Amino acid sequence: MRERLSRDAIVHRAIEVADREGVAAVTIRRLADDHGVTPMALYWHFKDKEELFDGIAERLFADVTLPLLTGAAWHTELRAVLGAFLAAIRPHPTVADLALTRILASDAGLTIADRVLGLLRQARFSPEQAAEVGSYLLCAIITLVRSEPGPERALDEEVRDAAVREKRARLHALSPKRFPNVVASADALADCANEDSYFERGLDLLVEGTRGIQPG
Amino acid sequence: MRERLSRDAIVHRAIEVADREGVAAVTIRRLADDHGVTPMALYWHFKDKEELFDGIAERLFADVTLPLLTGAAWHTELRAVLGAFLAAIRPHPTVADLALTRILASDAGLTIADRVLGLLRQARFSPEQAAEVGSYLLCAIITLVRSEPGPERALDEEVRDAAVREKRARLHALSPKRFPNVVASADALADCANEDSYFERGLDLLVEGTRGIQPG
DNA sequence: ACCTGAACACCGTTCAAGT
DNA sequence: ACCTGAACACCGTTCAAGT
Repeated sequence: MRERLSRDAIVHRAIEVADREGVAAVTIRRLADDHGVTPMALYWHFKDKEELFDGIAERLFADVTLPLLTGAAWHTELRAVLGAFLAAIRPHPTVADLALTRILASDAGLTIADRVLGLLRQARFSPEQAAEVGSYLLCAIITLVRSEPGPERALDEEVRDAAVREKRARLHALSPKRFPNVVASADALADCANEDSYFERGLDLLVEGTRGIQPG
Repeated sequence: MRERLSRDAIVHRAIEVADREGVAAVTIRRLADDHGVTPMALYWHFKDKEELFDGIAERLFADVTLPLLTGAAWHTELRAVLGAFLAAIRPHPTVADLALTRILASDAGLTIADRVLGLLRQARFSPEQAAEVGSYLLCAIITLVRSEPGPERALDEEVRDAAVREKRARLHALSPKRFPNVVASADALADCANEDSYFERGLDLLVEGTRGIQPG
C-alpha cells in the first residue's frame, strides 16, 4: 500500500476502516500505518482530523447520483432525490453522521441541498421554511440509516447474530404489564426484519409529512 | 466539589460540561478533576466510559414528563409524547445523540417507547411496523434538535455570532447560477430564525408523515 | 465500600529537519 | 512538494494496594 499518498486514497481507506470497524477505528496513526507512512505525513494532506472528516462527508455526497428532473409532481421528485441520497449512504452507516453537519460544506452537498430547496420552493414553501424543512429532510435520511433497528451493521456476522439474540431475549424478558407494546414488538425492535421496506416506509413518512405541512 | 462521589453527581456534571463545551470535553480525567478525585475513582461507579454515556442517556429519558393519556385521537397523543421528549432534550443538543442508540436501554426510555408503540398500534400499525416507525420517530426528534440550522449551540454568544456571520457570508458568496436556492435561503440556513417554529414544523412533519403512512 | 498510585498503550498535533 | 523523527500534552483503562 505505498504508491504515493493522496487525499483521495486516505479518505477512501478511512471509509473502508469505518465500514469494517466503526468510526472509532479511524485514527490518524492507524491510517498512516495502513498507507505505510508516518502519522505526520497525513498532515500534509489534511490540516487536522476535522478536515479528514470533511473529506469523508464530501465523498458521501459526491457518490449521490442526482436523478434527472422529469417534470413530475414536486413530491415525486423529492422522493427521488431523497432516495438517491439514501442509496449513497446506506453502505456506510457508521460514517453517515459525519455528513449531518457538513451538507453545506462541499459542492456536492450544496448541489443536493439546492435541488431539495428548489423542489420545496416549487411546493410554495418560503425560502425560510424551505431552509428549515430541506436541511431537516437530509438529516432525517441520515438518521434513517443510522437508527435502523438492530445492532451496528459494522460487525462480523457471527458477533452481530449473537448481539441480536441477546437483545431479543432481553426485550422478551421485560414485564408485559409495564411494557406490553415493547414486548409485542420485541423481534422487530431487536433486528430489522426487512431493510428495504424499512427504508421505503421511512421515505414515505418524510415525503408524506412534507406534503402534510405544505403551505397554502 | 467534594461531598461524596455518586453516579448521579458524575452524570449531572458530565451533562453540564457537554452543554457548555461539547461532548468531546466530557472525559474521565476531566470529570475526576471537577469532582476533586482521581480518574480511577470513577471506575468504581462506572465500568467504562460507555456506561457513563448510558447514564447520560438514561437521565435525558428520565427528564421527560410523559403527558397523561386524554383519549384524544392517536395522532394528537403522539404529538404530545414527541413534544414532551423534544422539550426534555432541547436544552442538551450536544448529548442528545447519545440517546439515539440507547432508547431501549433504560426503564425511562422503555416507558416512552412503549407509549409511542401503543399509539401506533392504536392507529392499526402492526407490531413490526410500529417497531420501525416508533423507534424512527424518537430518533427523528433527536435529529431535529441536533440539526437545527446554524452553528453549535454550545458556544459563547460572541463566538457563535461570528460563526453565523461567516457562514452567512460564505453562502451569499456562492454562485447564484449554480446554487440559486441555497443563496435565496442563505440567511435561514446560516442560522435558525425562530427556534420554536422550527421545532413545531418538525413535529408537524413527523406526525403528518405518520398519518400519511397509516395502514388501512 | 470506596478511593489512590503507578503504569501501559494508545491518541492528535507541533516543530524542526530532511530530500 | 512531500515526508520523517522526536517530543508534548493529552486520552481510557488495568492492576495492585490502601483505608
